[in-house]
This record gives sequence, structure tokens and C-alpha cells, in this order.
Amino acid sequence: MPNLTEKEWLVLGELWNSGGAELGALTGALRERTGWSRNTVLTYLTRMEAKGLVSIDREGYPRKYRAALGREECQARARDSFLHSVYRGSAGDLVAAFLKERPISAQERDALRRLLDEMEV
Amino acid sequence: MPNLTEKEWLVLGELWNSGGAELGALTGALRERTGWSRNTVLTYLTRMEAKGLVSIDREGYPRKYRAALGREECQARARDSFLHSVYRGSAGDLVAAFLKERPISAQERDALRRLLDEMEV
DNA sequence: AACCGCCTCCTACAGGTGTAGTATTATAGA
DNA sequence: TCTATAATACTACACCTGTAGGAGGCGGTT
Repeated sequence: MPNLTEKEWLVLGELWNSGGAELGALTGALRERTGWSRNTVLTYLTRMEAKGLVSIDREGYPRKYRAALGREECQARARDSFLHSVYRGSAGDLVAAFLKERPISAQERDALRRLLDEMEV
Repeated sequence: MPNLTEKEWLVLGELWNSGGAELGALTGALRERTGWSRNTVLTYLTRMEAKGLVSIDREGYPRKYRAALGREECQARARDSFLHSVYRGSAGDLVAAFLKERPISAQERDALRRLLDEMEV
């Protein structure tokens, strides 16, 4: 499974949010961010099925389209590829860069501190 | 400038490391990770010049090939795109996911704590 | 039964990416 | 100066991606 494209993340994002949808609903949900025609959405779905990213339930009409992989799993793959391509494997540099650039909330800071403490052990 | 591909990161990585190189040296440096022929490397270089990623110094022969953008700059773009596509903008989630998965060294942990403390202000 | 609107299938097509082969040119060494 | 070798230029080609259009099927409404 190669990396997902930006558009594929959009499609999967809607499928994860909705837990699966029919074409019309999905096209509607994607309209704002993409402006895609129904046919374009359908092309994505069928191509993504061939890649094992989407599963199409062909019982019933209209079909039901679902994400074939979990969000976590896809994120994990994407992290790995990003870490290696962009930061040559240095997770510390990567995390520092994100933290420096994107101010995060106090709660998130605390959560991260707790995370660091747990790692201590 | 669209996102860099994995291979483009490899090419730029060598150019950043070496500070610029001639074709033979670059092909050699990439050989282990890619196995590319000289021609393939050259194709990357000329296409990447067209995209503004590489600058070709045509004074002298052989040419000198250099990265046209800084590593930091490219990483920043990549971070942004990754953050939005994969974590829908939630830097906290993203950082937590990297930390959970990749154990980092004690020094890095301390560095991150200091970073979090600085952010406090 | 006919029609309308959605759904699905099939087809298309341009531009990008990965990976060279071939032809030509420049250079350095014999 | 002739020549092997490296560098460059030009061309190729298959597969992927983005983005549909057209034709026909299905089901609910008159």
C-alpha cells in the first residue's frame, strides 16, 4: 500500500466520520472541500477499493461504501513514511519541530508531560 | 510547490548533505538507496530544476547541482501538509502519536520538557 | 406504464512520476 | 590528435492521479 494522496485522505476522512455512506451522502459531505462531481467521487471509491482502502458493499442498492482500514492504521503508516522521508528517522527532531511551530493548548501540554513521564519508566 | 515525493526527498537529502554535487558523485551517493542509473538521476535533477527544487550551475563542466530550497523550509511545508491531511490539524494528537510509538532518548525527553516549559510563557 | 432523478459502469484524457535507452558532446589521458 | 569515459540532451513508455462525460439501470411517483 503506497502512501495515500491528500484527496484519498479526504475521502477516507468522511468514511471514518460517517462510518460508511452511500454515494449521494458522501458526495455531499465532500462537496465543500472538493467541489467534486458524483462521478469523480465514484471513481475515487472504485479505485480505492482496488487498492484495498475502501470496501464496497454490493448487497442492496444504492451501495454502501466503507473505509476498509482503520484511521489509526493509516495514520501509523503515514507517520512512518513521513518520519523517514522528511526527518530521516529522527522522531525527536520531528516532534520538536511540530511543537515549536504549532502552539498547543495547556491541556495538551500537560498531556504530553504526562506522556514523557510515563516514558521515563 | 506541491509535496515532494519520497524519491525527491532522497535527492534533496544528498544535495543538502553534500552542499551540492556533480552528477557522478550524486549518482554514487544515491546508488545504495536507489540503485538508479546516471540517467535516472539526471532526469530527476532536470525535472526538479523545473519545479524550483534544484538549481543547476551551468558554468563549468561537469555542472554543479544544488538544492534550491533549504531543508528547513521543505520540512516546514511537509509538516503543514502532513498535519492537515493526516491529523486534521491537531498538532497535539500528532505529537502524542509520534511519542507513543517511537521511544526517544532521555536527552530528547529533557529537551522536549524544556520546550514545553518555554511554551508555558 | 412512463418518467425523473439518482446510482453505477465504462471510457477518456491530460499531466505527473518512476525509470531508463540512445545520441551527442566535452574532456582528459595516451 | 585520437579515444575512451563521463556528462548532457532528447526521447520513451507504462502506470498513477485528478477530474470527469455518457449510457444505461433501478426505484419511487404520477
